[in-house]
Amino acid sequence: MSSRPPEQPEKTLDRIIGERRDKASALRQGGNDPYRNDIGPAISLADVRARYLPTKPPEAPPPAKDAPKEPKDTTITPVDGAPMRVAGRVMAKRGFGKTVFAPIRDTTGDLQLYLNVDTLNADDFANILPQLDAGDIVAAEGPAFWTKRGELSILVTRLWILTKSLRPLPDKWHGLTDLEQRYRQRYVDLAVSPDVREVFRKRSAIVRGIRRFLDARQFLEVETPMMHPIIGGAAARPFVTHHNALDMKLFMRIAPELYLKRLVVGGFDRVYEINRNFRNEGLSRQHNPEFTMLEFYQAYATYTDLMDLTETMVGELALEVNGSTKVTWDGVEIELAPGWRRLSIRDAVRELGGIGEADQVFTDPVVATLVALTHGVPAADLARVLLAGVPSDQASPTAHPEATAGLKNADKRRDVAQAIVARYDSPEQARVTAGHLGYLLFEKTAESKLVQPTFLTQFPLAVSPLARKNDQDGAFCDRFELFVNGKEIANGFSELNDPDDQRSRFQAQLNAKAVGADETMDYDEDYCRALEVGLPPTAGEGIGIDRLAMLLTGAASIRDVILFPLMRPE
RNA sequence: GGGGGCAUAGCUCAAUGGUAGAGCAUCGGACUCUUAAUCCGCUGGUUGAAGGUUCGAGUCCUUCUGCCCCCA
Repeated sequence: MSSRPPEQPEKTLDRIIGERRDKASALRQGGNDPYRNDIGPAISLADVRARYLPTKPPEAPPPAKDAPKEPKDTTITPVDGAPMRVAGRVMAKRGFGKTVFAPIRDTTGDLQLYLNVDTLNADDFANILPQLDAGDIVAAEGPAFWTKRGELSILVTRLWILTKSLRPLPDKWHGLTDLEQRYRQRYVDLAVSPDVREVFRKRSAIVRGIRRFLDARQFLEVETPMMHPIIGGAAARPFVTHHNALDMKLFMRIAPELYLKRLVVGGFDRVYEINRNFRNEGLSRQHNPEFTMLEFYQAYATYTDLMDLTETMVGELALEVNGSTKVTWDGVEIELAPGWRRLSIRDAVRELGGIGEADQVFTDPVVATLVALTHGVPAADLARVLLAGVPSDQASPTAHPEATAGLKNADKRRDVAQAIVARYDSPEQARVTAGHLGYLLFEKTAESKLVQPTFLTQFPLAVSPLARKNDQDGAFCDRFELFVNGKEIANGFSELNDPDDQRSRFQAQLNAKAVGADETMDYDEDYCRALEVGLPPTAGEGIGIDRLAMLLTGAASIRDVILFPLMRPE
């Protein structure tokens, strides 16, 4: 039967595929297309279970291991004799000579097929069953019955192989454990691992729940460009592409923010978009270059309104998806019931970072530098931030390592820091630098300690080029970020709608870019024109859907909630 | 970008520098209530790739590729 010469040794996989191809040929010769599309299921496996669950007979005690074998009783009594047709992938094939058990799986669940010489159509028993392998997609017809072991099964009278599978499924007990294979061959991972299917069902439910939540509050879902002529809306490096017909450079969007706010200018008071962003950055457990972001904007609202909205929404989603506001994420128990802590970034640095000079580090770059060094922040990081404030014509190419070396010397630190700051062309620049340094200190000393959901508020202006200044202290913005288990989940703020202020913020971005900063925005003149038309007082927020899905499914890696995470080619 | 770890049969994993193995799957046989079925038997390998050390390399060294973790 085999068409392959035995003297040619084959790899196991090649041999298995060859054998399965032979079975497909045998099916064809018997007039059965191994890839037919004329038989469908009439009822899902979950529906079969639901229909017959009430008829489940009382549990029979399992026979003792050394008990004498029961006399053979081959009679089978269907529950009601009603035949039904089901379809799914064969997950295993257990043969007993004249009987075969074959559990199958469809999108709703698993159910066992019972294929017996006395009840299965004789042609099917002779011609189809021998060609059947685990992995094949089949349809089967027959009434339901309960086995002696209490397993609901289909007493199959007709069997069709709809799709002949040529490749073996992984070990049914262990499944796929190799992460690389799971990500590259997600189809196999999903086919054999119900818990992986469950994660992505939850992710889908999360997105659906968000839409329902926002729709119910009169938010309008919109779609804005994913290909941008300029960089804007976030601090990140973009992917660059090119439009041939227009001979135009385009950037894959890093955020939809500036387009969504144009829509609020246009009178859509509440808008949201759920779509992909692209950031040209490294990969990690928290980062995939393309990721899904929810952004929403609400006119006549403030950032505190959005904090309220966020904890309500996430709390509801947790209940909807998990039935509980408690979730264990990466081994840490998180309570998501609303009423989350709200903590200013200065208080976070003081309380969690243990930095007594918390107020000064956001205003005085020299103090911030000295504090940072005593808290273990690398001198190179500090030098980079400090030198970003030096006008480009004065920042020599060698300044960076020299500054780093100077900052490493405990006796010279203050002098070096003061010397650098003295070269700033304005007092304003000192504030900007201090803002960056304070934020750096937060990241290094406090961020990882925000375990239970916490809104971090009052961000330095320097790191918030699109947020509204705080009315009491113009060095800070009415902005928050949501942290859970040390990870940023959301970012929101009262929107800056003063066009002149916005123009100066864009100009500051250009200045930073001119001295080497690579994660900056372009000057968006049209956006300023829109602000001149008038953006109503508005608050906006972005929530990382992938991270939210991680939180609500307990996933440690973003790759576990992205169906096809980016991989190098095999 | 730097550091560490991993890569062996289709799957899950073994193998002091000394004959590459097991379980499952496949294939053949037995078996009419199994569910990680059981029992008997047989297959199946360029040990990620390329060099090197050695009488001898899955194992030691170098480079490369891919993946994972930590740091930036």
